[in-house]
Amino acid sequence: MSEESESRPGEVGGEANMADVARVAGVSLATVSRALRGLPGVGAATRERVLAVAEELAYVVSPAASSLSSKETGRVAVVMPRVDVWFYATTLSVLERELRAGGVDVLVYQVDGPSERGRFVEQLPSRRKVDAVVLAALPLSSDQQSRLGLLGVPTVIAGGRVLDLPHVETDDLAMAHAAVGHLADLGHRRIAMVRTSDTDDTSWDADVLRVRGYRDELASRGLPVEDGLLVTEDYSPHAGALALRRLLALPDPPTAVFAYSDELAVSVALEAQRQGLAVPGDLSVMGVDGHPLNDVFGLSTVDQDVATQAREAAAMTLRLMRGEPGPTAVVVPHRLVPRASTSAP
Amino acid sequence: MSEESESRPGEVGGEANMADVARVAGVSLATVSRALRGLPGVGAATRERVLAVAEELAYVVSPAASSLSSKETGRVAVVMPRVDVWFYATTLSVLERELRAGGVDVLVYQVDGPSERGRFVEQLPSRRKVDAVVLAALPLSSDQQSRLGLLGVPTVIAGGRVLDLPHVETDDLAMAHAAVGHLADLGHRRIAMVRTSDTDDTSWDADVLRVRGYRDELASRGLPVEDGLLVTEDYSPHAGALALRRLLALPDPPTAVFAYSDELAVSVALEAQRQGLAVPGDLSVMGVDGHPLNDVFGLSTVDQDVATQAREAAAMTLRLMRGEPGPTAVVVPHRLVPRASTSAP
DNA sequence: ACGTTTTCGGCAAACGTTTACAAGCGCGTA
DNA sequence: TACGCGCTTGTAAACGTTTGCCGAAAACGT
Repeated sequence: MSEESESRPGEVGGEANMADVARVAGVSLATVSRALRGLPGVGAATRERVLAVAEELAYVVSPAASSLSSKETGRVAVVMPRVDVWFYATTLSVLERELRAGGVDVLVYQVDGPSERGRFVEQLPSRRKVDAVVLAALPLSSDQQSRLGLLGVPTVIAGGRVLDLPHVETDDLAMAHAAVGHLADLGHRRIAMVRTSDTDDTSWDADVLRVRGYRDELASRGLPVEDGLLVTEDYSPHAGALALRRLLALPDPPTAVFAYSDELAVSVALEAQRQGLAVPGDLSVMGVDGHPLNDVFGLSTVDQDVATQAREAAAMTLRLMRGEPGPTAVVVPHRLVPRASTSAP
Repeated sequence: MSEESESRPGEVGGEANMADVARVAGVSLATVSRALRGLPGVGAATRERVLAVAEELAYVVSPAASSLSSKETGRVAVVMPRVDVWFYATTLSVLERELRAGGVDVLVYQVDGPSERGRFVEQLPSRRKVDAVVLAALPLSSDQQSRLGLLGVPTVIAGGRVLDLPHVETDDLAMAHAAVGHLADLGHRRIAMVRTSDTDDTSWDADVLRVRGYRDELASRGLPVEDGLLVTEDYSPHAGALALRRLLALPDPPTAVFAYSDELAVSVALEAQRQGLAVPGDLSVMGVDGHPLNDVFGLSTVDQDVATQAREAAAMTLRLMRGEPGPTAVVVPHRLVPRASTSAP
C-alpha cells in the first residue's frame, strides 16, 4: 500500500520508466521489455495490456539504457566530404530515407580535405556511437583504410571502391568511354576533356578512371590524344569558363568538350554562348553525373544514377548490420542520355 | 597476483572499459572518469598517467553508459523537409560543422510534406535521443508546435518563426520590398512575380511574406498590382519557364520579373532567352536567396545569407543546451545584390 | 488421473558510466 | 603538538534496459 503507487503514473512532468509501465500493467520488467519489442514469449492479452499502458504513459524506451544493455545503438554514420554539393546531398537524402525506413537513425559527418580526413580516421569520432558506417565517395589512403577497422562495425563504401570493403559503385571507366564514344559517333574528331584539379593528395578513383576512359576511347578510335586537349582548372564555379577559354586559344580548337561533371559542363556551355559560339552548333558539350538540372539546360550526359547507388548502399548496410547474407559488391549501371547540347560538328 | 592482470590490457580484440584503464593506471574508476573529462580534483601526475594509459589502450568511453548516467546524449537533431535542395543542404552543412565544433553529433531527419510532418510530430522519433532539436524552415500547425514540447529539450527554429520558440530568421517582407524596389528604381512599371505553389496545407511564412512585400511595394509606389502579374506554377524544374510563357501571353506583358527563389529566376531567365528575349535588355529578372550559382549566371538577387542564419542557429542551440544566456530571437540582415540580369527597361 | 511438453512470466545479473559523499593526506596556524 | 582546512582519491549507489535461467501454470497425450 505504498502511497506512491498512484502518484507517478499519472504525472505529466517526469518521463516514465519501463518500471512504471510494469507496475501499472501489473507485470514484470522483463515482460514489458519483451512485449514492447514484439518478442515471443508474451501472451496476447498481456501484450495488449502492456502496449496500452505504455501508450497511455507516453512511454518511450531510453535508447541509452537500451544500447548499454544490448550493445546496439540504432544509429548509422554517414561520412562524406560535404553535404552541400549535389552529388552528396542526393546521396545523403536517399541514404537517410532508406536507413530510417530500416529503423536506424542517421548521423552525418562532413569530412572535407586531406587534413580533416586525417583527423577523422585518427580520432574516429563515430567510434562506439554507431552500428555501421557509410563512407560516401571518400578517398582514403591505404593506412587510413586499415585504421577504419578500429571502428569495429560494418563499413560500406558508396560510390567508389576501397580495399575489399563492401561497396557500391559505377563503372567510371565505361562511363567515360560512353561519353566520348557518343561524341565520336556524332562525327567529332577533336574532343577535349575538362576537369578540375584534385585538392587532394589521394588520387580520386573516379577522376583517374574518367581521364583514362577518355584517352582510351580516343586512342581506340584513332582520334588525336593531345595534352593540350585535356585541361585542368582549380575547382571554382568559373572553372568551366576558364577551361573553355584555354581551349579556344589553341591553334586548332576542339569541336566537342567532355566535362568531368555536369556542373562543369554547364559552366563550359554558358561560357561558349557568351563567346558567341552556338551549342551544339559550334561546340558540343557533354557532362557526366545525371544532375537534375540537365533537363532544364538540355545537357547531354552519362547518368550514373546516384539515387540507385545510395539505395543499394543503404540496403547493403542494413543487411550487414543484421548479419544477413547478400552481395557485398554492386555495380550500378549507367545510362547515356543525349540531349540538345550534342550534335554533329 | 591474478593472472588476468596482464592479459586484458594488451588485447587488441576486445574494447577496453574504464575499469581496465583504472586497473592499469592503478587508480579508481572515479578518478579515470574525472581525468578523462578534464574535471578538477585530479592531480597533475595522476591525470597524466590516466591519459597515457587510456591512449595506450585505445580507450573511448561508451556513449551509451555515459549518457545513461549523465542524461546527456551529446547529440542534436536537425529536422528539415529534405537535404537535397540548395537552401537546406547549405543550412545542414553549416549546422553540422558548427555543432560538431561545439562537441555534439548531428542526427538528420528529412520530414517532407504534411503527412510525414504529421507522423513526425506524432511519433517524435528523436525523443530521448538528443539534447536539442533544430527545425529548419519547417511549417508547423499550432497544435503540432505544442506537441514539440514533449521533446523535453531546447528547440530552435532556423529560417522562420514559430510561436515563441527560439528562432533565427530573415525579414522576408523587407527582402521582397528590396527586390521589387530595385526593379522599380531601375524604371520598371509592370513588374510580375512568379512563385511555385505550396504543396502544403500550412501556409509557409516566407511565401506569404514575399508575396505581401511584392504587393505592398508596388502599391506604395503607385505601380499596377494586377492579379495577372502574379503567377503560380506547380513546383518543378520547368516552373519558371511555364510561368514566363503565361506572362508573355498577357496583352501587356511585364518588363521585369521578381521570382520567389533564385532557382525559379534562373528558369525564367533561360526561358526568356529561348523565347528570343534579351536579359536584361527586354526583360529584367530578379531572384531571392543568394544561390552560389547566381554569380555564374549573373543573376541579381536579394541574398538572405543562409550560412549566417545557420551559424546563428547553431550558436543559439549550443547556448540553450548549456543553459547559457543569450538572445533567443535573431534576425539576419539581407543584402541586395544587383548583377547583370537587371537593368532599366 | 497422471506425467510430459509448451507457454508464459518473473528474478536477477549484467552493461559501463557519473557523481554524491566520505576518507585520507599534507600543510599552515594557533 | 594539536587542530582545521584544502586538495586528491576512493566507495558505492544510481541510471534504465536486456536477457539467460528457472519456476508455475496450462495444454496435451495416454
